[in-house]
Amino acid sequence: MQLSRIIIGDGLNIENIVKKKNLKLTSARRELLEILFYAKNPLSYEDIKENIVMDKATFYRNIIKFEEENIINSFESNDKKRYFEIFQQPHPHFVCSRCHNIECIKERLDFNLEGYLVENIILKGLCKVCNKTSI
Amino acid sequence: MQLSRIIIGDGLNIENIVKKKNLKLTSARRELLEILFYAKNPLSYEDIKENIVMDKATFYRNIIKFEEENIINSFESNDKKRYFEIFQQPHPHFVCSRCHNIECIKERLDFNLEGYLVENIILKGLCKVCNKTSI
DNA sequence: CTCTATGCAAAAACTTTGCAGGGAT
DNA sequence: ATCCCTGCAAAGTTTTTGCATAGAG
Repeated sequence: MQLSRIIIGDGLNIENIVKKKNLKLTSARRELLEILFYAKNPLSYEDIKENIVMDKATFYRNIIKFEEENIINSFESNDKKRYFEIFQQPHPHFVCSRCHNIECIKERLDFNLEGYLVENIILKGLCKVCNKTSI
Repeated sequence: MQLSRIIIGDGLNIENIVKKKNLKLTSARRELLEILFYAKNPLSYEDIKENIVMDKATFYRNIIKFEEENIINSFESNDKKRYFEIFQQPHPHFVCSRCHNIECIKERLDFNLEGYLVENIILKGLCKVCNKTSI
């Protein structure tokens, strides 16, 4: 799993984020957040495990806590795994039902749903590559 | 779980759909498809179990088969359960992270993603009710 | 009659919980 | 020093698999 930097504005860093939520900054949390910060696309537990040493209980407990605090965001792919990312400006994710790749979509989708608060958008179907090569 | 009829055009019925895919029409399959046909919103395994007698292995095997054949569609809610519905014209689903309700959205969302084939749209966030009563 | 689908039981995969010890503030 | 966090092990959930039998075409 290749990690590549994403740009988070507002001088946000791990210390700030964790402190703002009154959570203790442990090395497990730092590790987990670093991996998510530097990921280009959402990561599954398996992806993360490759780069991390913490116990799975700690992993899931932190995931739950971070989601409660809106530090991260999760959703399910078609491969039935949950994927995690740092909570950002809501943007669409494309999940391919054939190759199971997950892509963050840059193009802005415009729609207004009166009364709802949209926090995450998941599009399922065939990605560019699979769609082109589909029969 | 209240079931209410949805209108499927084109004279589609369970026999046609199953035959078109060269699947055998067993009573388990008829039961499962009937429940999904008459559901107003996507249903979880728990929802379906209430109204069905088949074994869970049969349930999941049929779900897998129906998904392969594009007879049904599934996605995950925030309560970590999978929800199933008859494959229809792609339309958005709103999944509420607070009350875990799932709603099919009628309003059409317009966007064009060049090259992709969008089969399902899932929006996560706060539904009208929870958004209104949120602090 | 043939081949697929089913039910049961067991296993696998994924996630959560209890508890005692460790670490951040 | 306090209280939150961690690891380990065990338990819960959800989904899949193996196998023998039943049933659709």
